[in-house]
Amino acid sequence: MKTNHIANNSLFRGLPESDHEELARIGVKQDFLRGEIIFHEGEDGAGFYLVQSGMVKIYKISFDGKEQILHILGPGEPFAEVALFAGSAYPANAMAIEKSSVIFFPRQAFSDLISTQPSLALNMLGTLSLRLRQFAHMVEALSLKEVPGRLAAYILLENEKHQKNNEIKLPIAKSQLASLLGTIPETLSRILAKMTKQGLITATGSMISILDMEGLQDLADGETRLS
Amino acid sequence: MKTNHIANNSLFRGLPESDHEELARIGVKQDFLRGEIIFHEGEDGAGFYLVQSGMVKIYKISFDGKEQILHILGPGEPFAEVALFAGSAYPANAMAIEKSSVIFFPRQAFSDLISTQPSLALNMLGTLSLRLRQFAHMVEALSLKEVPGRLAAYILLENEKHQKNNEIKLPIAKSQLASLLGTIPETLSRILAKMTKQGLITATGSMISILDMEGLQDLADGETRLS
DNA sequence: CGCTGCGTTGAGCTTCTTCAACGATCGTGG
DNA sequence: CCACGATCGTTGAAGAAGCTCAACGCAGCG
Repeated sequence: MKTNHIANNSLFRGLPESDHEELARIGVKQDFLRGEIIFHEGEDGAGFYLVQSGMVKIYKISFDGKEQILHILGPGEPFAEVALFAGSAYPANAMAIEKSSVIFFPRQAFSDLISTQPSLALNMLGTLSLRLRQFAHMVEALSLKEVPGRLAAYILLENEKHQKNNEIKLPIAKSQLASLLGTIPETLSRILAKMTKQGLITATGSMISILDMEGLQDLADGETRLS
Repeated sequence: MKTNHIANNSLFRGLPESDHEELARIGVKQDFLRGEIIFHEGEDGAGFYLVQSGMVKIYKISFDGKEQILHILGPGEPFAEVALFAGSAYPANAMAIEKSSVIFFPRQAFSDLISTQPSLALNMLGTLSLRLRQFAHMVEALSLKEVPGRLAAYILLENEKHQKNNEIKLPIAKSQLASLLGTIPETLSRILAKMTKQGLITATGSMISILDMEGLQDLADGETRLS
């Protein structure tokens, strides 16, 4: 049921039931297969989206074809909200990285609702602020830390999120992770190998076990090199 | 007059006069000398700011002391709005890079106002979205482009902003610019020298003249190397 | 006049990317 | 059910880009 997905979302929390129904009414479910494009950078932003199931990546492509992932979004997370408020064009590309369902909210209908519902506007301010904070963190990471540091930070973050006795399963392919960390698969592979050799982690397939939490922490803080 | 600065701001545009007065009432003017800290990362965010005059930088510092500038803000631009909505701690440092006056809006008073004024909330959504878009651009630039490309993009952007027959005056010190571009002064200096030698620009002090617009454009797009 | 901050230049080195080849895995069609 | 191809991941060698460290010139200012 679409209404459920809408009610259980931080964006829409605290809104009256009538608004949830209204939202469910204006939202359109769309399905995408792995690899399908949801929208391209520069396209006219006709509205914004909410991930219902699956996984979506937001990314940019440079002239020479290298990709940088800006976000990876899972169920319950909204994307392309920016197109609603700042200009009309989508600022990046969106692709389903696995079979996914998303709910599309057309611009006009939604923005009508928002301008009469302060609490909805406040919720959106909250999510946008959070997004902004993540970006600030990302800029910092990209410019200040070397790749091993970024990877260490990622591993620790992922570990915090799921808390399963210091063992994490990468939610995305390694090549995708490389792009998220602002590097390329080869480099990522080498660094994983190095970390393993130094006894920081063990990596088999998409499972990573943390052996030396402190060592990783030092890397993430830039106190240590992975010589 | 404080009210003027408030009225002429995109954040507050379209609000009734009474709100402008209300804002002027809750806003507190603060003055800072060049180099003075406005707030530190991690400090409890008691409110947000608006630059009245001067110039403010938002930046992060890594463990080993390297700084990355996230924003440079001039008159009329707000900062630290994020602290209002997402958590209470400031996510970065703020410093006046020249003698500056800012208006400080305490958290509670402002957020009371916002929750009853949809148009104010909408304006804030607009500026936050814009900020997000800039960040997306920055992440792209940092990860995809090499330093010459970033510098070229910066020069062209600055030129667009002021449009003075292809001649720009750097608004910030070169060491600051280096940090903004995610590099260090030495590298910036070398690249400026290279660009000059290749006939793309001439640089004397803080003045830069553009000689080969196309060449710069190609660099910014990553189509060219500065061998 | 000397100090301090900023910018520049050089040399050496680390890190990352590029290019190429190869191995593993998985889904599909024969 | 096997074989094939595609995608993904790994590894090696070579090169480029940027960083560190160090020295120096220059300007502004007390």
